Formats: sequence, structure tokens, C-alpha cells
Amino acid sequence: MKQTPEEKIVFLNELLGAAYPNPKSELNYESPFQLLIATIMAAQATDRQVNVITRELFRCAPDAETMSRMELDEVRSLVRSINYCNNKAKNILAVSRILVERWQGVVPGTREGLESLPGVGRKTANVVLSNAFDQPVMPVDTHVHRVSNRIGLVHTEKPEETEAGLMTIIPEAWVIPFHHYLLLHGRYTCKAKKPDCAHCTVSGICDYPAKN
DNA sequence: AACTCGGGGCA
DNA sequence: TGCCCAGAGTT
Repeated sequence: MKQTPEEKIVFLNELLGAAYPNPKSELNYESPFQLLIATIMAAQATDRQVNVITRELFRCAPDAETMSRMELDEVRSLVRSINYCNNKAKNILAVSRILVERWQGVVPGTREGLESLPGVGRKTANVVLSNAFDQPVMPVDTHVHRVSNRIGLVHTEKPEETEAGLMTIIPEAWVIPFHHYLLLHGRYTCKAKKPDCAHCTVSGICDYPAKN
């Protein structure tokens, strides 16, 4: 019983709610600004690291205006325990100043505006567009990329092609719950090194077990 | 297309 | 303890 990617999407949609409940719980920030900064900090870092860092960071600098008036050394000391802290300190300080000077302190809700900010690439922009502006976009990180290819929703090495491929087969209204599912499925079950196919609820439609 | 950033996770 | 990881930017 070979299934098309579209048929797999319909099957998966039945499972989403039960599979990994409590969507968006990790991204419940008070403003688009805080979401943007936390998402920049989240690159190559664990959720726990980000939560520890941002708690103190946002206590000192809850908005762009406040952060923009800080010294680089202050920002650096607040984020010093996270990966790439020097780059990230520079980036988020620059972002806060650009937001104040060019965007009236407001996070832009467009891809071009977001990707023009230092430290913000396609994936980070998509996270902000999705969570803060309710745009039906798919932030493709390595989890989403790996899981989508293993299941057989797409067939490509390139993450940007995974994003385009998923968008053609997932109905707009399903994009955000699918992103949540693909991300957590990759993190907890369909892991890069040791995928736990024995306990996987979607192995019936997945290309991976047969191939490995 | 390869390289850098650099602490955390895991064998 | 040493290898590998993952977004964005640079060369």
C-alpha cells in the first residue's frame, strides 16, 4: 500500500492533537520583540539554556527601546552562558537599535524586514512570522527536515526545498500544528542517531523502516 | 561550497 | 573525553 505524500498528510493530521500536546508552550513570550530575541538566542542552544538566559535578559531589557540603550558589555554579560554568546550579544543589541531607529521599535511582520536583521535567517524569520503574526509558514530546522524526508513527505537534501515541498502538500490551516508535530517527533522519537521506530506511531506510513 | 562560531549532548 | 551537532554569516 504505497501512499502519496498528500495521503500521508491526511493520515498524520488525525494523530497530531494526541501525539505531542500543548503546542507553542516553549514560545510563550510577552511580545513579538521577546519572541524574536528568544528565537535568535535559540539557535544551536537548548530550550533550557534559552529560558534561563531570557528570563534575566528580559527583566533588564523587556523591549527594544530599553535594550537599545544598553552597552554591549552589559548584554554580553547577560547572555554569556549561551552558545555563540559574543555573536548573539552583538546581534540582539544591533537588532534592538535597528528596530528603534528604522521600525519605530516594532518588529516587522514581513520576511524581508525580519531577514534584514542581523542573526535572523529564514528559519528564525519563519518562527516569528508563524508565532507572532499567524502566517502559515514552515520553519525548517534539522528536525523538521530529517523527519519529513524519512517519512517520505518530501525527497530532498536541501532544507529550503523541504519547506517548499511541505507547503505544497500541507493545507494552510494545518501548517502550524504540523510544524509542531514534525519538530517534537524529531526531537523525541525520530532522532538523528537512534530513531525509535519500535515506538513510533507513524511507522506504518513511513519510508524509513523499510530502507534501513 | 567550505568554513566559523563554541557550549551541550551523548557514546 | 572526544566527537558531533545546528542556523547564520562570511569567504
